[in-house]
Amino acid sequence: MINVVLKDGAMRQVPANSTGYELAELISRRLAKEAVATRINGELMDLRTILKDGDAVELVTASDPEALEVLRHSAAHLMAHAVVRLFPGTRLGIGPSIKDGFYYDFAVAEPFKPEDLPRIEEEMKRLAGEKIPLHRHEISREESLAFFASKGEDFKVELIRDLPPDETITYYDQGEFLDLCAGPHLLETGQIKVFKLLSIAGAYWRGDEKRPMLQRIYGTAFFKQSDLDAHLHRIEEAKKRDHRKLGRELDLFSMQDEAPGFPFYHPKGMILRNQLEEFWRKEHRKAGYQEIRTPIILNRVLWERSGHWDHYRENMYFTKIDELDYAVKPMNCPGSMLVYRNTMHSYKEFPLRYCELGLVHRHELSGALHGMARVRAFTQDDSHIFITPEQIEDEVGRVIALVDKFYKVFKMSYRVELSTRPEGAMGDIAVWNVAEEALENVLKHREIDYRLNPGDGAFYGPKIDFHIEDSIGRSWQCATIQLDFQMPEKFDLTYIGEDGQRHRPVVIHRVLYGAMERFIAMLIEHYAGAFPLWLAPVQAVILPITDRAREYGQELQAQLEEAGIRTELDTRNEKIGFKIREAQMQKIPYMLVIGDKEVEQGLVAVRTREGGDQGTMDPKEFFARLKAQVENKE
RNA sequence: GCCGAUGUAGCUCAGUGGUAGAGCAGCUGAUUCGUAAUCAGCAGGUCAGGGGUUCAAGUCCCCUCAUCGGCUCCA
Repeated sequence: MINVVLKDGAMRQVPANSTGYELAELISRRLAKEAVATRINGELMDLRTILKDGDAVELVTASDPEALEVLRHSAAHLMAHAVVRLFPGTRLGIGPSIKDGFYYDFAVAEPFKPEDLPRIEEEMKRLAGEKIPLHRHEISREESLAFFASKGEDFKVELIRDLPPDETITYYDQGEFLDLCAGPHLLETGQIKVFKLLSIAGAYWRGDEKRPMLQRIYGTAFFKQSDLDAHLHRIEEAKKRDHRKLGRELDLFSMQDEAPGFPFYHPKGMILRNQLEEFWRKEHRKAGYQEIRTPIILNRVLWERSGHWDHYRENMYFTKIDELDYAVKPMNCPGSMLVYRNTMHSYKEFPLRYCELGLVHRHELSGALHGMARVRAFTQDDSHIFITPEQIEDEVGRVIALVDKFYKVFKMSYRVELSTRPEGAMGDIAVWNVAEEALENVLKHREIDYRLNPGDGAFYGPKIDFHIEDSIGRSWQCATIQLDFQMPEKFDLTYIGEDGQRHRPVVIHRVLYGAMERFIAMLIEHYAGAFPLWLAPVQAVILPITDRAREYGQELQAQLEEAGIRTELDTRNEKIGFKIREAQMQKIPYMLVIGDKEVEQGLVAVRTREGGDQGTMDPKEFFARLKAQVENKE
């Protein structure tokens, strides 16, 4: 007999060589049925793993979030098993469990067709019905290489080669299907009951466009049918929030075949954008920024100097003026540098904060374009802050606080990443290390949770990125703070220090919204088109019930516009229910229904987007309420 | 850019080789109505663009363009 420690701290005696599953059986039949995996000394393992004396053992059941990962990982294997059966000669890539599901990458002679998915699902169901047990095996590096090489599984061979030398190599079998895998897995395929294959996509081997393209199948799996149904329902609901759909329905913007990736703002989209910009200007004045504007087209020589010519050329657009080469700016920084260099500067001016709503153009891959979220022309709410090296931490901290202030106004949550030196970066590695350390320090001192994103920095410096998720969980970089020692060097920027000598400033590049276009996309999805009053393109609509209320409606509209409320008057010859329905679908915050009673009494019947009929109110009182709400950005 | 899918009226979609359709939106008229769709009529199309096969192409083939999903989650 051996002793193991359970989750609640209790000691439990079990026969030697017991597995987690056997332990579960000892505790209760129900637990044995519900157990998915064991956590042994903190590590997630198979239920078949043999327990050792003194192990801390926790039985992981379906209610544990990690259980889903195990299930989905096993579901990926089940899918691969089915694919290999249906499409002999298929070679395997990788098949992990991911957020909301799983995928598996396959090298196949012919790409999968949508009709293949139901066939594969059928085969998976058949294999699940066979309740095939999964077994883990350890294998030596040589054996595993020889084995997978003999089967022509060159992707697996590459994976094994890349494993650290001391790594234990394991594979799993389920019937005739073998796969290199670290596990853990379920006991047998019959435990995979609720799953669905969702989509097919091409995916480069290891995400590298120079490597072969594999065929990826995405799917998802759950323990309960109701969970899968809920998940599919959520996906449907999320599609309704898609900014591309709402942008059209609410008439905010459009994309045209004549200008792929270059958005067209419609009047209502423009109101939204102008509100964001107005708020931005006000906050920037308060925070000590000075607004500038620099040209969109600048001479090639400038871009050679800034390093963009060498590091960013593929993403730039070019033109000729009087036989000279010019480039359309992909970034605002060089322009800002020229403004700085135009006059002498003293340390007393620092931090010197220029800000600019700068329209930039970047050639993005055609396949990467995505509504307003990834476009080829966008306005960055940019800023270039000139500081002394000593001011770095303090000023980066101020910018982080400003980012947070902005995102709180919209009640948007974000994830922070620290992106470090990319390949082919400009400048000295030692300088990079200093810059990366400085950013890391700020994050640590402010106790901000962040994820490291190695190699994803700008070519001139490391950055702190703020990511926002869209309606279907895709993550988009919005705000970013970048530290730059390179541009000041390239542009020979100086300031006069306390000692009367010339010194080199440090530059912080930063955006808060990121790009107006992308931020608007995120806002639309965040609010599902139902903007708070201060942003709503139409804030109130007056709905006369009959023509008799028309004149009163016009008076009201004049008064509302006078009070600064964006108002429409719907005088169409339609029934009130119809007008309300349309206003509701346009997600207009306030509807003012006026009929004979209101005209007579000089009142308005207020209906809100969220709360329905609110009863009648004095117009003055209503105006005050709206003004207060706009003021508070509620 | 690459892999796959899609492209028919402003929008959502039907139309599997034989005379281009529906609903909504639009326009016109009637209706003057109390909190999410009043009724009737009219108009609306180079079936993304180009080329080909065929007696005949929205439909089959090829090219181009655009859009959508994916190409980050490491056995």
